[in-house]
Amino acid sequence: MSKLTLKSVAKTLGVSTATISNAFNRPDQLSVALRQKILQACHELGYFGPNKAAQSLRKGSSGIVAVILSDSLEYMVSDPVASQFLQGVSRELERHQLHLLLFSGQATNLEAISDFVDGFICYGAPRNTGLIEQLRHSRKRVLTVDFDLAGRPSVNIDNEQAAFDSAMAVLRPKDTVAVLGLRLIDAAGSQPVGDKPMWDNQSSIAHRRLDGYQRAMQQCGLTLAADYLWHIPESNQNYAREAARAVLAMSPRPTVLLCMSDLIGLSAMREALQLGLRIPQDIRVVGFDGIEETLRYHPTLTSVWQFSDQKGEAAVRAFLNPDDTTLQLPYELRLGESS
Amino acid sequence: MSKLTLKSVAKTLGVSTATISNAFNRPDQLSVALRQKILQACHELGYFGPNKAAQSLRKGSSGIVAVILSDSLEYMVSDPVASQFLQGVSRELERHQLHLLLFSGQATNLEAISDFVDGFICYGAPRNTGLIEQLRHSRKRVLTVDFDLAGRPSVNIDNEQAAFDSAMAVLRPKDTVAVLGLRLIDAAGSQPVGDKPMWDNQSSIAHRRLDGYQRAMQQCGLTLAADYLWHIPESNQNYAREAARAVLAMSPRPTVLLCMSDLIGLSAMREALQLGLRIPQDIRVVGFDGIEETLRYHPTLTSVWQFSDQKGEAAVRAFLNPDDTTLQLPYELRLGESS
DNA sequence: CTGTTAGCGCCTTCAG
DNA sequence: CTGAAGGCGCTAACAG
Repeated sequence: MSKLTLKSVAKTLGVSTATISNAFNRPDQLSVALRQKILQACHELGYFGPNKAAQSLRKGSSGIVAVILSDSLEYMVSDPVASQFLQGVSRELERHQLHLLLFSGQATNLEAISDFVDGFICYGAPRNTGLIEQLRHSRKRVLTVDFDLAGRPSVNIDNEQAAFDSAMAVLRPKDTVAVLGLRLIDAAGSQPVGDKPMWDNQSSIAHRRLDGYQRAMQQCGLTLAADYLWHIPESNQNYAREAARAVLAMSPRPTVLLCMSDLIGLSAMREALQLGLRIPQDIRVVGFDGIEETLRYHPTLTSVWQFSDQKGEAAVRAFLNPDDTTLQLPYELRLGESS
Repeated sequence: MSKLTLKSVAKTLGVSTATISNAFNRPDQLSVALRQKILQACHELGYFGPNKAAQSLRKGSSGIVAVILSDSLEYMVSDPVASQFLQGVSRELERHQLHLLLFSGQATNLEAISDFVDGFICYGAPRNTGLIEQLRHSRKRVLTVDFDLAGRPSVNIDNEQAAFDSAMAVLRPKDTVAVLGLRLIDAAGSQPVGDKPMWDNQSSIAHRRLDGYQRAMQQCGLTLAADYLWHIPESNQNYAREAARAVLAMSPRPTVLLCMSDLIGLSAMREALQLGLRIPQDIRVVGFDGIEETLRYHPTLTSVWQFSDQKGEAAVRAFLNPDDTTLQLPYELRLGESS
């Protein structure tokens, strides 16, 4: 059983190489009958179509789009928001007959795959900042989601305004406010931000959201006391619970919790209920993202819905769209029983 | 800024294409000084090295190895055993200057990437059986782990013997035994296996382990009552807890739980303790895999340690090793406080 | 150490 | 529908 290339197959079938190529790539260039016959014969031979590497070299595109996650696969994929986004991406790519290549934001070797893909969709700023440099210089198409890269198209929501809206929905005069923030500083555990240096003011969605919260509080004549701004390193239950517990034990106890993800919001509500607090009478909670689980929980969580699956689809369309417009997606404030 | 190919770069630097190529690929072929100068110049030009797709076409290998997970990325990556395995794989690949491409066992389009990789390491039988067919016919190197594919090299442990050993370590005369098994049938929730058709007797590690348990019980003059064999669809806490609870509520209550993963074993112990049972006085528990968490838990869990990270490294070495030997890795029975 | 050359497997064009 | 030719970007072998 020798090499099985387009040329060798053409010879054994006794047709021209162009015909084999056309049978796979341009059905209109030959009769249906001949095409069927060829495809059938190839299948029996075990020839599954033109070599993709050669095809990619010749055509200049491979039909593979890399999605770069901001964090490790572990983390991203266990987060319902990220995983919804990925579903949207993969659905829309499929629609265009494109393939998805998942790439960890911790990886270092973008160059290793760069030549095999048609471009990159980056979901959140990669944890490994070296990647950002590589993306900046890449000659391939790059689309960013939830952060910006100079000169590259992006897809986002207005995090500042959304956070503002959500805060305005819960804040009352005289409230004591606590913010349970996501990745505000570069620290491993849940902890008050205090005066530690902020992570990356510019492009971080966490800071845009914080800005929105601050603006809302200002408008309500409130201020955020120093120790009431908490950093949570990852959107998972353990970290969130830890922070929620600590914040609920503070004196005076907050009457409002502004949470930068629904996972955090849910954990906070659980802790509050466990302490015997009533929601929303004793304490109000607002989340961010919009995940299904908040609808099944009681009380339901007031939150900003950003429809991550549609965001994934939009990202692919923007990626494919040749004009480099940055896309601002709509969000929706949905009131639940928690406010 | 034009195309930036090896040829164009060679021309602008005024050297031969071979020299550029050698500068990147075969340092011994030119002086250190010249090489440095060239690399430096390339960096300034923004040329990051030869195009990988062309290189792959020419050399016939890309330096990328695909790891095919048996299941979705979500599941695999949240399982400590799988993630240890992946760590081992990625460490060993790095050592050989190779790159890792993660591929979901649910995907359908192996052909899409097949031409870009040097081969496949399959960790567990892919959930999507269509992939198995494709792997069978692939002209690339294929190595299987924890299952077998006719004519392909594989890496495994002796699951039957290991299960036997672990069972023999806990069984006593007159025991009432329950088995908390992993993916024994094709069903979504935790449930007794009953007379439902078994999943895939041949290659499934779950069934090899069950065989080992059965042999041990036979040797101890015990039998496994019909409803005491449980199916758990995924090795996660929720499913495991559900099964453990049900089994512990049966009458007579089991005095031994044979668990097909440590995650299941831990959940089972938690449930037992919560019911006020004493371990090992009232009930003995044995796990499988060997994960760190069992050492931090009290009581520590008797289990089969299979050193998944080393298994990952071994898999890569076997993949790279040209002779198609199937490798049987050692395991270690470690007694804990649970038996 | 350099330059040249012949492909790796494919797609496209163009004349038949 | 065929057949031939050119080239995608690169590497390996060989002669200088």
